[in-house]
Amino acid sequence: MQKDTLCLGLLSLGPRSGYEIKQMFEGPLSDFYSLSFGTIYPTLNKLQDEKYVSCKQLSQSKKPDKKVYTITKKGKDLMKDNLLGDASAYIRSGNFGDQIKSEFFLLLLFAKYLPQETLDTVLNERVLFLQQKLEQFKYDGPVPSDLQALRNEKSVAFIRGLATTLIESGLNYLVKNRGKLN
Amino acid sequence: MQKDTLCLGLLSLGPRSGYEIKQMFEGPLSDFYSLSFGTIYPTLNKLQDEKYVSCKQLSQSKKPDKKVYTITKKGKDLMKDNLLGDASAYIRSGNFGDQIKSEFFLLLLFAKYLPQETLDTVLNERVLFLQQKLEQFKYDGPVPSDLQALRNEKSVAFIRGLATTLIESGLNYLVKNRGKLN
DNA sequence: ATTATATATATCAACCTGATATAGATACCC
DNA sequence: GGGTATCTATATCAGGTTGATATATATAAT
Repeated sequence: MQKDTLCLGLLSLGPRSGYEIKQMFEGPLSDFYSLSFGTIYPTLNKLQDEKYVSCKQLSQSKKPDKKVYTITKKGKDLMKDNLLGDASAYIRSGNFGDQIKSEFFLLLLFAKYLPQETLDTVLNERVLFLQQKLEQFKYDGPVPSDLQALRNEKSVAFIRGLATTLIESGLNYLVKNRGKLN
Repeated sequence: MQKDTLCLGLLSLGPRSGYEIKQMFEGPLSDFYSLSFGTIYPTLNKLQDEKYVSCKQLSQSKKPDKKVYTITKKGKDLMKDNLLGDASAYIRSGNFGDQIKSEFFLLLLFAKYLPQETLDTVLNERVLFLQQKLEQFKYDGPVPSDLQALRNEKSVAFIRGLATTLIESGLNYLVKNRGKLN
């Protein structure tokens, strides 16, 4: 997905600074996508130059100033056009669409070169890690209001449910079949 | 995963040319990882310079010459060292480890900006696509001998099983819950 | 003969990341 | 007070990767 479309999409959920967009990628979006500052800031500048977003400099007490970007009508139109135009390409992408780029899968592919003990440790830690991820996705208690706003999106609820299902079945498979790697 | 470790890993499964390594990423590995020629060829040259692989120029009838690379003892040692050293880092990677980088998930996140009709089409095509993927992973009939050699690896069988499980549960979720996106 | 396709190697502009720099502000500890 | 650490916030850049393109040989089809 083009980075400008993605930034516009996130800004369509509410006005944000570049730093706050990065925080979304570190937090609620961390399992699905990420962008670095080196992409976010230049993209926002370009979007502002071309009037797809507007920008307000905000001085905050107790924190440095920040630049808050708001998507414009022109920006929303571009975003919708781009999503519509590229939708068919995204069907074959990600999580058993195009590609996972999973380094864990690669490690398993070469499992026979690891000492038995190391492989056991790796699999134990993977199970623990996935159990934590699962709890994290299932957690439905109180969260900061900005995160709650995200959760109220139908699409986010759908994706969380899908993620939960995938982690659960992957975890079950791992626990039941890990013996086959020996 | 470092690209040299990955290339060494693939060469540990048998001698290959750069073109044939690329074919693995286009074929059996396409769901898990990929590398471009712009990475593969320079990596192989570097590995050869440092004696981690040896190289034989092969003239073929009916095809252009090719350079077949074979992993050396020194190369196998490096590969094992690297795998062992980085194993713990890979535990949190990929497929609900670190990140999926799924553009399909991003598209769903912005589903509300798509016309209803487009969203329906997208979901229909995604279902078809996943069904094809599933058949492809389940297919157990005759395949070319080099692919069969891969399939005989325990690790490959394990990963194929995991992939099948994940696609199946993701597909079921999509079919049962797609109505929640409207 | 011309077009298309497959094998095979190689290079490069454009893009992206991870690291680093800079800076304001709070907090803790000795 | 001074030192250290941490968080917020923006910005830049070397180095690595991709997708496209170039080059070449050979087969097959129209």
